[in-house]
Amino acid sequence: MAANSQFAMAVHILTMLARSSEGNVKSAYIAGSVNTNAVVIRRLLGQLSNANLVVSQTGAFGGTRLARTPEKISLCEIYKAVCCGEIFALHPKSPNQDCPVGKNIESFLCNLQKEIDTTVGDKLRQYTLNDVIGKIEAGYV
Amino acid sequence: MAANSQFAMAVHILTMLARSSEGNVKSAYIAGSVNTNAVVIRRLLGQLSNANLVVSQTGAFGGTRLARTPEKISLCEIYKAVCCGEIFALHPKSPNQDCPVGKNIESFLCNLQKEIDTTVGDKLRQYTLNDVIGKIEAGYV
DNA sequence: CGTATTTGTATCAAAGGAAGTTACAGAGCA
DNA sequence: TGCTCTGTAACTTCCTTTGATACAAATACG
Repeated sequence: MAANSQFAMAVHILTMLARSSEGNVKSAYIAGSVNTNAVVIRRLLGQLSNANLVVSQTGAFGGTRLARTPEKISLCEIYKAVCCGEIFALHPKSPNQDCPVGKNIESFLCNLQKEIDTTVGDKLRQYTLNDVIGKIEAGYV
Repeated sequence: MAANSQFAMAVHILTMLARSSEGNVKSAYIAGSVNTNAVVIRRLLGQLSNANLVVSQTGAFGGTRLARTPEKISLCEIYKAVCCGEIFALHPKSPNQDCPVGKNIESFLCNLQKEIDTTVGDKLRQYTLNDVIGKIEAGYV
């Protein structure tokens, strides 16, 4: 299926918010940097808001800001906030239950999937939004 | 995301081959267990063959068998053999290069992607096809 | 109070990729 | 020669993600 770039965009969005010292940032402004539609940004901001990573305000002079300082936001939290895909998908159609392999392989793969997800989470927990900003500002190559 | 089930099907296929002591296994037989079309299986077998994990024979009484014993095939090798998706996709459209964040975020994310891929590879290297068979035969739950 | 601005969300269209299917050439055995 | 099986091309179908339009609700300000 189509790969999704929600995590990539979410990191981008939060980096924009983190770098804006002054109050609320508008979705249209972020969309200009991400190079997409403002609605796409607002959809992601909705997920980030549910995860308590950002706070939004409607109305004139509204917009969004970080709910915490950047050093308190890990990439793992961002990863979990947007429903990112798994590293691999399970069988598209349920395998043949009359075959010993078909009967048991799904639960094996499902557990493996979870194990990998934990590993990835641990890795992402090593980085905070602050680290991202540092690299961006250093002209990361 | 990375939402294709090629890795899942590849593990299934190789497990079937590993459990079949006697010679060549036909793609149609594997397809019956995976519950898909034989061509889908043959496509994957092609990738596994390129990675030197299996050997195929055309012609009557042809089929496929493992190129090595199951304890010498790690899940990492399988993962690399099938072009599995990344854990997250980069921006669908290139971000705004006039914005310092837009200009640098892609290379940051790309490096992060590689780092995660390495982490996942390390994790998968811990398991061999033999471990999978063991769990399947134990009636894994 | 009325106007302008911005978010939140619903809905639809467009694009892209994976899986399923059909078809057939080529290989190999009896 | 005839049968069986792989390898591969081509096409369809389905599903997900992204992009786009529209509008109600919220809020600041004169």
